[in-house]
Amino acid sequence: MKKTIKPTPLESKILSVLWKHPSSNVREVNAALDDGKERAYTTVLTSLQLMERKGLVSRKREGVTDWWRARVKADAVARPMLTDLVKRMLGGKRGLALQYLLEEEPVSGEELDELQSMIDAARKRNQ
Amino acid sequence: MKKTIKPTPLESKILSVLWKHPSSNVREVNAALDDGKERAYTTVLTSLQLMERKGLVSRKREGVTDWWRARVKADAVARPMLTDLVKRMLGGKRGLALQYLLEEEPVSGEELDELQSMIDAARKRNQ
DNA sequence: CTTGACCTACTATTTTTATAGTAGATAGAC
DNA sequence: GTCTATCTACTATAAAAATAGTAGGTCAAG
Repeated sequence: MKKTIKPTPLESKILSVLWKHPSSNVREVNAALDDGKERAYTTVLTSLQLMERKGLVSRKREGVTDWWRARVKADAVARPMLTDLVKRMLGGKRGLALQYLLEEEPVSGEELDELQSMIDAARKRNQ
Repeated sequence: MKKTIKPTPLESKILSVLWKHPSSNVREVNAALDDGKERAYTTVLTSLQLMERKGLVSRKREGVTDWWRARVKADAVARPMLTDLVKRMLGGKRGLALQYLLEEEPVSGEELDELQSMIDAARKRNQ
């Protein structure tokens, strides 16, 4: 039974950065954290070091600098968080979740087609 | 500018309970917390009291017992959490989110129809 | 060489979150 | 009335998360 990865809020943000910019150094990670919050260099460094112990990230030395990368996939982290959120906060109503997501921001035609095909696939599964 | 509600993990769970069972007493809330975790009665009580200060819940005395209810709507809390999660952890890919949700558990026919209508609505909006 | 910029390790502190004990009030059972 | 269940208030503590300082290393510029 592999246990679910449960990053803290800051860790989630750091992971997001590393998913978007694989292999970053501390400075870059700190810069890419886009919540309007100033953090000391060492704050981010320390957090990364803790995350390393938890197996969330790894690093590779190059000269004097560590280059960090995520060791967990976005899927593995996001999926349980997402389903948990929908189950718990929305009583499992996936339709509601989709509604929120669609209302948030306009959807392109292709994106709609993609969503459509998800549904068609599920429908096929049902038969 | 109304600031976003950001409950802690335990607070989220308590809110979920209160959304499902509006007006509960402490004992009921504690019992309904379904993560396999034992908590002292007073733990939940204290958390509720803190949540009250934050405006997340309110209570109404009846005899010697307080009956608690959520003061924030599920929408208001879940929506930003959801969109933030998808934006941050999935790079905004709503299709991916839907995929995860659909794979999690079989979808009933009605639910599929509901999802379908969401998409149709979005499509209509696009024109 | 020496200085300064930049980097990590280690440690400490603060803040937030979660936990629960204790005291005291109330109401129903008997 | 007295006992016992049950409830809240208040307080304390523990655990987790976030923050950042300090020391010391490396390297390139001058």
